[in-house]
Amino acid sequence: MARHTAPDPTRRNEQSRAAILTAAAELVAEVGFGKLTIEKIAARAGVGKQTIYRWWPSKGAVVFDAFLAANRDTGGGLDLPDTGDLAADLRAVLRATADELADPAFDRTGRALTAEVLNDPDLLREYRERLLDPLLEVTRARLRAARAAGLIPADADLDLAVELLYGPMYYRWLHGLGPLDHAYADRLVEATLSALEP
Amino acid sequence: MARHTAPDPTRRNEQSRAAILTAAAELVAEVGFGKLTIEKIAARAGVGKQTIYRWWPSKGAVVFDAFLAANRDTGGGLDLPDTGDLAADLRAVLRATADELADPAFDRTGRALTAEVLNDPDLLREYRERLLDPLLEVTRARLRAARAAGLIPADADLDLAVELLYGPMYYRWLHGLGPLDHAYADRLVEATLSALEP
DNA sequence: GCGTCAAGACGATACGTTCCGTCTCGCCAA
DNA sequence: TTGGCGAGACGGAACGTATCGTCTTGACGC
Repeated sequence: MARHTAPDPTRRNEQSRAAILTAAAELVAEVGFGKLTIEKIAARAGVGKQTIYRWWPSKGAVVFDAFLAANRDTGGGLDLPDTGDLAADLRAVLRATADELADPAFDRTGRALTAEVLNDPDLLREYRERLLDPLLEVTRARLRAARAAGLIPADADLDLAVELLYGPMYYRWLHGLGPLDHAYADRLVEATLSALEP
Repeated sequence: MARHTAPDPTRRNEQSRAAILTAAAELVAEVGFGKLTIEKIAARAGVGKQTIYRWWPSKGAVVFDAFLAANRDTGGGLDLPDTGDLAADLRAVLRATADELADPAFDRTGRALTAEVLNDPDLLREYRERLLDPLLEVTRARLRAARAAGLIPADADLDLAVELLYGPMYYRWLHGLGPLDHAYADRLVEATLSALEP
């Protein structure tokens, strides 16, 4: 029988929570998501299985939270400065994204997370709300400012623009189509800005 | 103990093979990849488990083969005509891709397959060799012809061009960022061709 | 031709193992 | 005193392997 009452968050053990997320992050990088088990996470974290089941609904949710926690530590990269030079600002964020995707440590966890998110609508929604939409929105906001300043056409499609920036890089990353370096990031920015002109 | 000798393909039962692939395709659409089991496939196909384990190394490989078999039936869409009108030809293939991705029946299987491919390097290699690379190459070839005809600049980066065409659509599909209709396909073609100009 | 026979794929299923998700213990802190 | 905690027992599901007996196939001897 499932529990009748929700657990009390104020009594939650922070050490256990952190240990679980750390163990999950380590294990997903070591054995991959498919061979990752709740029991292994509990064992490495020195934690009872029930403590995991009490706070997370699925293995995917644990790994997702671990990913979020790790990304929060690195700042999340959700600041897109406005120096006035639109191309330079976009290059900065695209280069940072490329660096992240090219990092082998990120690669395995990122792929595992992506695979889960694709097949779990709840997880996808949470992924969009907490990671993807904020990233796209700050990018869109930067483009909107440039549009207001007359640097790009007034009728530019900003939704399409952000997809032109991130879509190809994501595509290249997932399929291993080519190197993810700064030159590639720069070319994407150049191509996108060129596409926005009529 | 694992088998020491490879099975003899000439003695393979074609009915069993087809029944397994059909059952796998049906089940992945019904219950999703995560809840799909080899035992369920064997039961529905009216086949012994060992017959599956004899010919496929993993659940992912079975689903992948099922996907390939189904796609071969529909022709695979690997013909990109050259009518002389580059934009029209690209719109045709992008629209067809959008229709496919927007099809709910394709969506679930496609996501399941993508998730598997992302985390299995062997599967990714086979996916690229048998599906992705041929698609990208016919597109690249069409662009190459246009470049030779002087319709696009001589220094156009064709690898980047195909990523600009397919990457954003794939990105939008996986993350559910917006509708995958013909208008979107047309805008992608327009943006890509515009980006190729200096 | 034709009977014989070994090889091997097949459906079926038993087996030990792993992991699932639930539960029930004391233990301990709020 | 309440409720989260570590630990682990529990029944169930699916794993992947190992054999069954059956059936088809191809090689060989006559």
